[in-house]
Amino acid sequence: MATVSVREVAARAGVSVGTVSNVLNRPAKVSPATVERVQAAISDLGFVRNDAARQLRAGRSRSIGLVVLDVANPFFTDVARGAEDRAAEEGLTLLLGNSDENIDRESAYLDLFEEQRVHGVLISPLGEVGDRLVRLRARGTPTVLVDRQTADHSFSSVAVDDVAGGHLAAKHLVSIGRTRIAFVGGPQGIRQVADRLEGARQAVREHPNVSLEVISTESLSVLQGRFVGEQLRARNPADRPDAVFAANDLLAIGVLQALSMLGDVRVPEDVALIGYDDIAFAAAAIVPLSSIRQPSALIGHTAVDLLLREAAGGDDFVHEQIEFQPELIVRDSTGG
Amino acid sequence: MATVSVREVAARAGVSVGTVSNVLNRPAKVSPATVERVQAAISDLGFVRNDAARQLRAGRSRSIGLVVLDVANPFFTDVARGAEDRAAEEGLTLLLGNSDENIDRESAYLDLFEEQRVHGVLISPLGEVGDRLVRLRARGTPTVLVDRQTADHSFSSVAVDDVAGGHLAAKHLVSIGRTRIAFVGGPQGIRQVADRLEGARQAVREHPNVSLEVISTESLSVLQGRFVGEQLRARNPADRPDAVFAANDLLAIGVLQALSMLGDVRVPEDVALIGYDDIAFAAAAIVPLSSIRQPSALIGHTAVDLLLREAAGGDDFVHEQIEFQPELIVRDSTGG
DNA sequence: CACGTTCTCTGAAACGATTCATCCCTCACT
DNA sequence: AGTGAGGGATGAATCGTTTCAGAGAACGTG
Repeated sequence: MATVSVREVAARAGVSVGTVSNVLNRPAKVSPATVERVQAAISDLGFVRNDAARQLRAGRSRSIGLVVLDVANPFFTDVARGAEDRAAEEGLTLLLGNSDENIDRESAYLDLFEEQRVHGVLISPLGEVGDRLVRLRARGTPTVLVDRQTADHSFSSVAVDDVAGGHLAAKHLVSIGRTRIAFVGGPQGIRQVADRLEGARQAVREHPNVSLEVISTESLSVLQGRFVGEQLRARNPADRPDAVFAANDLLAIGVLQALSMLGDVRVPEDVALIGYDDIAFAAAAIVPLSSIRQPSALIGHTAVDLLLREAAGGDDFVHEQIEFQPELIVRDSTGG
Repeated sequence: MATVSVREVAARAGVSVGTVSNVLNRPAKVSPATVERVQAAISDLGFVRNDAARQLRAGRSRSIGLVVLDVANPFFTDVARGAEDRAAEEGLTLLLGNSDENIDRESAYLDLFEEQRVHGVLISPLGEVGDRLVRLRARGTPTVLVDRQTADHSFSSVAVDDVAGGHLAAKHLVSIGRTRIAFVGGPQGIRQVADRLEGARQAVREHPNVSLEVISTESLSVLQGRFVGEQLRARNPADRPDAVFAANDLLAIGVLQALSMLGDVRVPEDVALIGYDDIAFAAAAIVPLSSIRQPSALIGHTAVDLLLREAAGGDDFVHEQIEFQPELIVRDSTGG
C-alpha cells in the first residue's frame, strides 16, 4: 500500500537505483541476469513509475496539448483523432482541452498546459492570436495553430482555406439559381466564421442580382441552429431567403430540424441548405446535407507533425503555414 | 528563455523561496506588501509553476482520468462533458482517453494514468473487469465504472439499466406489430451490447410469435451499421426482418443510410428501426430515429461525484452502485 | 519591564527518477 | 605478468516545489 519507489526495487533486487533506472530505460546496457532480477522485483512489489518525478528531471512532459473550440462538434473530435494517432507514433500522449468558445476556458487550458510543460500546444484559438500565445511560445512551448492562420505568418499553422470554402458554398447556391442567400453563423469573433462569410460575400459580389443576409448566432451549435430555423419559419414566405449557408454542420442540422421536421418549409424546394465540415451525420440527415468537406483527421495528423518539426527546429525555425483546400459535397439539401 | 524557478523569483523579490510558495498557495498568510512585491517579480520574470515538481511533492496529481470506448460517439462526449464540469467545480482536470474498443489501448491509458498518479479513474471497460482494474485500485487509485456495473458489487459504478433498455426497445417494436426482429450489435464482449441483447431476448420471450435474429458487428460505428444495412437490403424481402434494434445510434444511423438513402427499403414501413443513446443527431436523421435515452451528462457528473466520495472514504468505503433508468423516445423510424 | 501572542518570514528537508563521473572486473593481447 | 579496453554496476547530485519547525520583530498586557 505504501508507495513503492525505485529505491525499494533496488533493495529487493540487490542492485543500485541507477541500475533499476537503466533496466527501465536502457535495458540493453544491463546484463540479462540483472534485468530479470530487477523485473521480478518490480512485479513483486507492484512498482509503478512516478511520472511527475520523471518529468521533473526531464524538464518536459511527454504529452502535447490540444485546445479545440467544441468537443461536441464531430469535426474537432476527428481532428483530435488524427492528432492522437500521430502523437502515439512518437510515444506522446494527447491532452484534449475544450474551450467551448469561451476565452476564459481557453486561457485556463493554456495555463494548465504550460504548467505541465507539455511538449507543445495545438490550438484552434478564439478571436485574434493574442499576447497569450506569443508569450507561451516565447517561454519555450512550441505552438501550432489549427484550422486557422495568422495574416503575418508569425505562427506555424495547419488550416483549410475558409474563404475559399465560403466562396465554394455560396457559388454553389447561386449556381442552382438561388438569389436571396442567408449566412447563418457567429460569433463573428471566430475567424473561421468571419472567413467563411467573407468568401460568401465575394461570391455574391460577382452576381449583382444576388443578395446576402447575415444572421448572427451566439455559438455554432445545433440548438442555435434550431433557434434560427424557428425564426425563418415564422417569417412571411416572401421575406424568407431561398438559400441558407450555415457556418457549420451543427447549425445546418439545427436549421434543418426547425424547417423541415416541423413540416411546412421544404428543403430544398423552398429553402436550399448547405453546411460546413461534412461531419459523418451530414449524410444521414433528414434531408441529406450538402456541405464543405475538410480533411479533419489529416489536419490533426499534420498539425502534430509540424509541431514536432517546430520543436526540433529551435528558435530559428521558420514558421510554416500549411493550407488545405476544401471540397464541395453536393447532396439533396441543395437540390442534387 | 532559461527556465525561471521560485528561486529566481525569491531572489528578485528579496524574499525566501518559502515565501514565494506561500504567495502562490496561501496569500492570506503573507503581508500585502510582500505579496505585491512577489507578484511583480513573477510577472517580470514570466515565472510559470512547474506542475511536475508540485505533483511530485504532493504525491497525487490534480486530474482524473476517463477512459471511454469511443470518442466519436456523442454519447461518450456528453458523458465527458458532464464529468468535466463536475471535476472543474473541484478544481480538477479531466484527462480523456479513448480505448477505441481496443484492449491494448485501454491498458495503455490505465498505465499512463497510474504513472501520472491521477486522483482517480473513471472507465467504461471492455469485457470483464479484470485483474488490471483490481490491481489499479489496490495500489491506491480510486476507480469507478461508467455505464457498466459488476455483478458482485466489488466496484463502485454509475450505470444505466441496459437490460431494461433492451427490453423497452424490443417491447416497443412488438407493440407496433413487428414479429421478425433483428438485433444488430457487437462485439458481444462489450457488456452494454450483451445486456441490451439480453433485454431484447426477454421481451421477445414474452411473445411466442415473435422471433429474434442476432446480427453481429465488429464495432459500434456508423460504418459497421452501413455494412449491415447493405446486407439487409440485399436480402430477399421475405427473409428480411420487419424491425431492427441497433445496439447504439451510430449503428442505427448507418443502417438507416444503407436502407433508406439508397431508396428501396422504406423505414419504418418495411423495416422499423430503433437505436440506443438518443444522441443529438438521432432526431435529425433522414428518418427521425426512435431511441433509448440515457442521461449522459448526468452519468458523467455522478461518476465524478462518486469517485470523490470513494477517494475520501478510504479503504473501508462501501462501493456504491448507482443505476439510472433508460427512457423510450418514439420518433418516425418506428411509426410514430 | 518582562512575558506571552501574533504576525512574517526563513531555509533546509523532503518527493522519486535520471544522469554521469567513477570504479571494479574480466578478458584479450603483447 | 602487465596493460588497456570495455562491459557492468554504483551512488551522489539534480530537477523545482511545498512543508514545517522555528527565528525575529512588533505589540499588548499586567
